[in-house]
Amino acid sequence: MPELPEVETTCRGLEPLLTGKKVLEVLVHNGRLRWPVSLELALELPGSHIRQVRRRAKYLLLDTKRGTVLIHLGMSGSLRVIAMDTPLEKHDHVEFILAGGQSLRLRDPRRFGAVLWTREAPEAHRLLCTLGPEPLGETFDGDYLHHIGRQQQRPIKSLIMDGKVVVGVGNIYACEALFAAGIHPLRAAQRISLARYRALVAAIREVLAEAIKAGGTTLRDFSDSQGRPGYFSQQLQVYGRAGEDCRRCGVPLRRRVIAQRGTFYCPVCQR
DNA sequence: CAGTCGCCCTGCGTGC
DNA sequence: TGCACGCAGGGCGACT
Repeated sequence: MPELPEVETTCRGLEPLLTGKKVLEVLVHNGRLRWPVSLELALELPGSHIRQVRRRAKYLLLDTKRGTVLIHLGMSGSLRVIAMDTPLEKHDHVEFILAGGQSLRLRDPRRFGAVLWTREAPEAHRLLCTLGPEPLGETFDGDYLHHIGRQQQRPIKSLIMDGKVVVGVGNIYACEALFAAGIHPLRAAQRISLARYRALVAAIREVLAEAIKAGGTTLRDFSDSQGRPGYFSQQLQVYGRAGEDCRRCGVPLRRRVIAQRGTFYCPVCQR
């Protein structure tokens, strides 16, 4: 489910609801997420105030005086703030009880998500310290990506989905950005010119920014911190449209698997 | 070393 | 209506 725009949408929604709030208690209803939810979280977080809510890659960070909560939504996770007496639903695995009677709940049917607790600077955490630049940040540009890709034989789609190269470009937006840039997803990274890398980076930024504006993409089950869906799915040009006509040239779009992910593209517009 | 692949889960859409 | 099957937005870590 959530790619960067969905996490950003969630982050922006949570920020005013959580900043400055005191956490009274952490209730772990099912701690078997991607990594087990640690006992230390429930022991050390309560009593602290949330100083800041931010995002790094697809991780949400809740900073407190004693440490930081790292939350990853995996494929099916969502977070919302609701009255603490609202009945729990089936996949509400972790909740943070807040002073004032509200609760932050993580729902994650597939349990690919994670809730981690770290006392060190979160940027130094082993899961964050190897991550590449933010796609909407200033250091991510065509020259950077061209430099990284110049000796790599792997398909360009694999390159832009590699979190060590650039974070937050998931399957949907990788497909969409490659279409917008007119680059075939299987093209070897080393066989793309600097000019085309510049176009690709512009496309990645554009697609992500537009998706954030639309509140993310709801394919099945994404909802933001208030439970609202995103509307970017209406703007998708290729993702999920195999067999349908390309909106640019009219030829049927194709689907094939690249690095184990369904990949959608136009065989004419993308070279 | 770069790059591929399996796998952690549940739910939903499709086709018989 | 029921069931089996394939597929799903992520990404670590084992493996070649």
